[in-house]
Parts: sequence; C-alpha cells; structure tokens
Amino acid sequence: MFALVDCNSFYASCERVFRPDLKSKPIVVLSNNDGCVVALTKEAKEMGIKMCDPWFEIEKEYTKKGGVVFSSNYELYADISSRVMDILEQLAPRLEVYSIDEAFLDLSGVNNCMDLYDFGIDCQQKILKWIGVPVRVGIGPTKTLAKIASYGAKKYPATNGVVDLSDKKRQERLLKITPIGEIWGVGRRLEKHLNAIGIRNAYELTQLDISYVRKRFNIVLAKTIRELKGEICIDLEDQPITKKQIVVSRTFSQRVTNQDLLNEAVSDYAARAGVKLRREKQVCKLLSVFIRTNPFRKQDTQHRQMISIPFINPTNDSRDLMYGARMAMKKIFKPNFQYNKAGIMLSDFYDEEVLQLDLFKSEHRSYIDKNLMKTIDRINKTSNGPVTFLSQGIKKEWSMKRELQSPKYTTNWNQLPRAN
DNA sequence: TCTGGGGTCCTAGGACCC
DNA sequence: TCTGGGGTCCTAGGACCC
Repeated sequence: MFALVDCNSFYASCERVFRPDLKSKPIVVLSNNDGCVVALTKEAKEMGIKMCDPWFEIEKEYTKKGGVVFSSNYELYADISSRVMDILEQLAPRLEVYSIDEAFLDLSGVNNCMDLYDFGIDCQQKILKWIGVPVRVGIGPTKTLAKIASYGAKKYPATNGVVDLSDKKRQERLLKITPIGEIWGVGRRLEKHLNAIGIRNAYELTQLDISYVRKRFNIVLAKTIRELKGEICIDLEDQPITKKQIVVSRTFSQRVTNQDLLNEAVSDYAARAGVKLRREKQVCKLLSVFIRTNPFRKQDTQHRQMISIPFINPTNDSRDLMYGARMAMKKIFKPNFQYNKAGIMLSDFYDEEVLQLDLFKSEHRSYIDKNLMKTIDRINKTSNGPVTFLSQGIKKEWSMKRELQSPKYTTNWNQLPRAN
C-alpha cells in the first residue's frame, strides 16, 4: 500500500509559515523573473486567478482586491521541504521524495498496526503542528491510485484531506467521478485523444482493452491503466538515482542582442551546471547550448537554435564547461535577433573516479585543478563567497528580476525572523 | 514593456554496419 | 531488365511530470 503526501499550495504555504497575518489572505507566488503564477492559495483561486497566469495581466486587479504576492524564494521552500521530508521519514519504513512538495510512502506493515485513514490524519496533524504546512494524504494499492486519492482529498472538503482507497468499491466510486485529465500520466494531449473516443473519466479508461491501448496509444498509457486496476507497475524509488542530465536555463530580464552578453550568460550557467555536476560526483562528455527569441512576441522574427559539442576528455571543471559554452555560442549566434532566453545542458555522464581517457591525448585536468574546483565550491557554501569567474560577468544586465521576495528566514543569519 | 525552470521517458527516423 | 534485409546506435522532438 502506498501513500502520497502532498503539501497544499506549497510555496504559498511556506510564505505563510512566517507570516501568520496572511492566514486567510489570497497569496500567489511567481515564477522566476516575476513572470507568471506558479502557486496560489484557495483564496486566490476563488478570485479567479489560475496557475500560469502571466503576472502583468493580473497584477492591477489582483492587488487592488487585496491579494498578496511574492517572488519565488527557493532557498526557503527547499529548506521547509527538507523539514517536512524528515518527519515523513520517521513515519514510514520507506520514502520516495517525488518533488519539492510531494512524497510517496511505502505503508507495508503500517496497515497491520493502525487504520490507514487514521495514519493519514496523524501525518497531517504532525506536519501542521511541527512545520506549519497543511498537507493532504492519498492512500492506495498503487502509486497511480494514491495520486487519484490525493486528487479526491483536494477536491472534496468532506474528506478532511485524507482519502484511503484500500477498498475496491471506494476505488470504483472515485474513478467514476475523476476526469481523465486528472490521472497521473494523462496530459492535455492524451486527454483530448481519449475524449475523442468517448473516454471521459478514469473508470471508463480502465474498461479499455490493454492491447488495443498499446497499439492505438502507447505503452505508458497501458501501464497507467494497469496501475488504475490495482496492479503495481511503478515501484517506489527510495534510492537517489544519479542524474542523466543537468540543465541550467533562464529567461533574461530584458531582451539581449549582444553576443558578449550572451557569452556572459551561458558562462554563468555553465559554472552553475558545473557545481551541480561536481555535487553528483560525475563528469560529462557532452555539452549543449541553446538560445531563443521570445515566442510570445509575434511581431519579432523568431530564431531558436541548439548545438551540442562533445568533450574528448570527460570533465566537470567549470573552465572547460565555460569554454565549451562559448565555443557553442559562437556557432549558433546570429546578429540582429532579440534573444530572451538561453540555456545549457550537460549529458553523457561518467563516474568521476572511473574516467575513460582518450587514447591519443594525454592532457586532462590535474589533481591541482580538481582541488581548485573543490576549494571554490567550498568557499561558495560559506558566507565568504561567492567566488566566480570573470567571464560570468559582473553587472549581469541579463539576469532575472525578483522584486517581491520574502526574507530567507531559515537559511541566512541576517534574515532570521524576529519575535517582538 | 512584462509570459518559468528542471527533469524523465518514449518514438521516429537517419546513419551505419554486415 | 532485375540492386535486400535486419540490426544497432544516436539524435531530435514530443509528451508528460512538478
């Protein structure tokens, strides 16, 4: 049996933890660059705000009506998240941290000693009391059913935010009122296709013939159906899996036409990606860079391009990555376009310790170089940083804006909350 | 004027090999 | 005159997730 514990309006709830005065106020949290809404409370939803609404379109009306807004504060959210996960870890034998605000729990054994609904309520109360974040709990024999249970817990207030789908009859009842698009693994595209052949809810989906689905659609949807019927196809992943790619990309705060500035941006992203790669203890063999103009500006001529360049010797040295990024940029940059986003992607990873070197080339990063990177990383973890490379830029005119951010209450000594 | 970022998995199609 | 077929690997792009 699985449980899915899901934090309600997570980013917005994090903001409330240190601002009890916002208890029943509408709150929205914005994406990077204060671009669009990525989290919103029930109260904001009731005002007609939707996920992904562009901020500039709703700002005036929303603030006039007394809505509260924050730029995203990922340091705060990550810290609150890890505190929630710590508690969950103590409540169940196995835990999979699925995202910043969700975790799957393996409940085998738990159902022998307590009622699962009571377990859910207990979870909820502990996290609310110890952290201050409201959660809902969905319980079911497969992950996909636990997800459906969680949907039910959100949608129907009478459940008190906990739904246990152990019972087959109860499963069927909820599946019959769950729209197809709410199923885990069914996105907008599939929803449209399924609706077109007359499938409207989760129950109707389970009535389809599996081999037909595999032929007409794909193997992923076939798996989803088996999961909806109670057959476990997706296991709990409680071991941290090594990443297969690392991406750093940002929309610029303003449009950029100048190649020097683009070089600065991708160098900065390359250095950030390097930090992540070294944290994974991996080296990479392939680096890709992409740039694009703003697709929302129909009046501009569009340009988007991506290019990959291989390293002969796999590396995680920021200097190699930055050099590669600039080489790539040189190849794809075209003048007279108004770029609004660039990004870098690292892939083809190998373990740092078991490097395969090129047979005919001996130059590779030395022990001293490795220590240099380690030292920089260590300094940057303290408040003595940051140490950066000149090519990452100083003014960073392209870098994003975040004008409405709350303090880093839990991760910065100078921003601790005060009790008066 | 202003529209996010970071991932995974699957598939189709091309290059290449024997 | 008539010019195959099966396999692998790689990449780009799509769909999905939070």
